[in-house]
Amino acid sequence: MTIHEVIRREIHKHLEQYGLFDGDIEVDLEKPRDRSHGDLSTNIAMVCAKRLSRKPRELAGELAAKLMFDRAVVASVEIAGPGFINFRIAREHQRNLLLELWHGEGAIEAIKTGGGKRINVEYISANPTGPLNVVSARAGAFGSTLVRLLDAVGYDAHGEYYVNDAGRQVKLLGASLRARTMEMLGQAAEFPEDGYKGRYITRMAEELLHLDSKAILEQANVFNDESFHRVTAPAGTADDWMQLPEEESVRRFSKYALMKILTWQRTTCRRFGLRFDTWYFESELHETKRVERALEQLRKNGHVYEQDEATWFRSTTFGDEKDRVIVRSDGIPTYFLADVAYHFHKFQRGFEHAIDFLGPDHHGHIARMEGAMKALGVPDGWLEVQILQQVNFVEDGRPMDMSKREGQFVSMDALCDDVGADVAKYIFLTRKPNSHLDFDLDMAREQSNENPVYYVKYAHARICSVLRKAAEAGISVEDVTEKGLNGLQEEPEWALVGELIRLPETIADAAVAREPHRLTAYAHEVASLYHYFYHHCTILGDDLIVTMARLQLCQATRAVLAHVLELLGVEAPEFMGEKE
RNA sequence: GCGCCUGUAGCUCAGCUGGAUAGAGCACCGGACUUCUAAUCCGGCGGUCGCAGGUUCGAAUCCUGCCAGGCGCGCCA
Repeated sequence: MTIHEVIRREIHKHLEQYGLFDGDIEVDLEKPRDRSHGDLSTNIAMVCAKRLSRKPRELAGELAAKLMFDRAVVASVEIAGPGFINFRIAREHQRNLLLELWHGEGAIEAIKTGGGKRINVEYISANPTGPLNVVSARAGAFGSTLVRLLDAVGYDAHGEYYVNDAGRQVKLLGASLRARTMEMLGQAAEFPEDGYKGRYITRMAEELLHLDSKAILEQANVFNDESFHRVTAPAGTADDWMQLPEEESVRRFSKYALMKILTWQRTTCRRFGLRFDTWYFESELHETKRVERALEQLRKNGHVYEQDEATWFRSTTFGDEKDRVIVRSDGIPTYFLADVAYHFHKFQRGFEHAIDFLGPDHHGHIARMEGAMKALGVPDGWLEVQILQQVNFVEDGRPMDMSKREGQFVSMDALCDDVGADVAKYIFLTRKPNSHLDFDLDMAREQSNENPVYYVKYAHARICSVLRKAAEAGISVEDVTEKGLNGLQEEPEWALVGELIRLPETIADAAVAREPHRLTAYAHEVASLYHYFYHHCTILGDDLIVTMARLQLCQATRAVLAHVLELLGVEAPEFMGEKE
């Protein structure tokens, strides 16, 4: 039984004397903002005051006097302010919680309520038509952290990348590359309208002209894992491809460009610390006839009709504002239908829940997709859509155009070059998903050395340094023990302990709310309390008992920081060089 | 016009699901290294929480209406 439950139960017991029963009224316990108000606080007296026609503070005093606790768990009960009842957790109990945490028992186990349920988290879905941009960076930071959070609370989370390689854009990409290549050879080439004008295409063409057929084939060798079995190199050389009839020629160039860009995208993801369990290719949906089968299923369930030579999904049945075309009048299925097939396949693959991360420009898709899932018999609530607001990049005081087609966008790689992956991730992860973020690149560059992430990293490195120093002096502290923690006496020490034991609930809250930014806030708080402790308490002192106690506290703090940083996908360094 | 999101310190953002004196980082000012790493610590400056009503013991937080900004409302993806 957690301390929250102990306190709640005791309060409920006494509330019954006032005719208020469990289920009738809820006892909220929260951590007071001001530490001097104790460790936990409830407003129950104020909530009940009116119903009982009593003065809140008087009722609080009366109730508080009746509460009986094991002094080894709840050390004190006080009333304060307009009628709060504040509780102080006994140090002995805090110590026990920290020991449990250290051993990976207790609350950190109790939050694993997922029951091994398989959850699919699709957090990047991109056209393979250019380098990944910073929109994917934010999604990547969020998604990868959410996957780790879900695992931490007992789910079997699965990170997925959806490659939109089937549409017209890939053809357009190939045509763009072909045109650039021909231009380079001085041949007349018409650059496609709406083609991709980015410089990366020109550079790709340049490189391509220097490759013989063997070198081209070898480029595909980087894709040796199962997810990428579909990505292969086209046979021949650029010269060969240009001799072919246009359609086939474009196809070769597309195949090549796709391979190159996926190589970049995957490299970028790795650099950013993103690991995907699956890269799912849209083209596979078409080849395996899943798109057709999804259509048949929808039709069978009576949600499809023909009009104006097109095929429509009656999404209005499910609350969408209008019906949607799923097969165009030219016979080509829409992107939406493929997406329906994709999500249906996710369901068929055995995921009990699916989370999609979408940009705000796609929020209109939610209703129709949810409708389609319902139409296919997928349970309500199976699909969860998280909207991640747009990031506006600002440089020289003005917002940057993010159009990929025009080739002017901030790439994820450029972001890593500028500020580093850890800094970028941390900045994204201090914001909640709904925030419309203005990312000032100039400031980020300047601050990259003066950033909150270093505050946390430094705390970790500092602990490692102290532990090294202790080892040099012949004091080695590997474990955290009951006896050791009993040597803690000072207020800064216990403030730190009090924060460390909040790790499990912080993880659970962040996972449930899908709000990874709670982790960065927590990490900052722990780091802050450690720095405070460090300055007020000499760790390596003359009193061996105190020294041992403080070293153990260091060990525990280091473990907590490392744990949180790992969840955030940020490196926890053992050394930190001098700044500048 | 309709829908989604947002509006908190000079800037970028938190505010733990309605609590006590609204916080952090950056910027600015002033202190602390002969010491376990000063990428730190201590102090200061700075806010009609967009505006106006409402709900109640209590509102940055919930409701309504305005104002401002972002995004969306294709047989594009």
